[in-house]
Amino acid sequence: MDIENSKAQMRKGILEFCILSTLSVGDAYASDIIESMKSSKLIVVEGTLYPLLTRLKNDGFLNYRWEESKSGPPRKYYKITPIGETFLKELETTWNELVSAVNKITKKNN
Amino acid sequence: MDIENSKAQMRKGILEFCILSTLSVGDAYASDIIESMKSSKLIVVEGTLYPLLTRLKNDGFLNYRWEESKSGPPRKYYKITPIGETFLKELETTWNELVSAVNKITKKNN
DNA sequence: AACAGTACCATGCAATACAAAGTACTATTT
DNA sequence: AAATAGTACTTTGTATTGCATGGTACTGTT
Repeated sequence: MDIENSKAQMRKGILEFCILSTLSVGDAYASDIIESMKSSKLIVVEGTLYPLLTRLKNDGFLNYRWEESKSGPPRKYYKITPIGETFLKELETTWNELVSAVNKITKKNN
Repeated sequence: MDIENSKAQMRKGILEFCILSTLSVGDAYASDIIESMKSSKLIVVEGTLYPLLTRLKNDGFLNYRWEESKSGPPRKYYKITPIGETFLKELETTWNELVSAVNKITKKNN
């Protein structure tokens, strides 16, 4: 049980929340999302992101369209669906409750 | 992918943080910890807590002593070790960074 | 002595993030 | 046009975690 592993474990379950949030601002393809997260100090790699996008799509939270690129193969641009927006709101609530609970527990020393 | 599962996944990795935090305030045995968490709206069950305590003890972050009880079998009172305190500080940093990153990503709509 | 209550422990499962390797398409270089 | 580099997407296997479930052991009461 080292700190690196703990970091990884703490991230569990928040990525779908972050992905939906990012897409609720505007459509994007995988590399856009990775860049967006990286700029907020949340590193995600392809092997993590692609399966997640597929799962979110299969659950109806996202859909996608192919779009040509000037500098490489075509890209899958993902778009959040109305059902995805609803789910996102629930995730927000869950996240806020969790942060609130953790703060309550860990700030008792003050 | 339902909301209940997402809730469960978001909790992953924060329990050890909460346990160490709770014990840094004062020694406690399992039921104390469960009560403490429950009062902060973070439900933990025995099947989760006991293995976690054992793992934290095996890693040197906790130790315990047996203590008699007036109303039942003896209890294992856990105490955080100096190494545990150090690890707790690292977990605090990790948690704060994570919350900060998620906020940055999910509050872009404002 | 039998029972209920409390406390601790062990086993098996589902879900996730990630590493690693692979496939496919495009543009550039030779 | 063939080979190469770069971009984008996909698949497979692994370690870790939270939890449900069932079980063990000890105490006090009836």
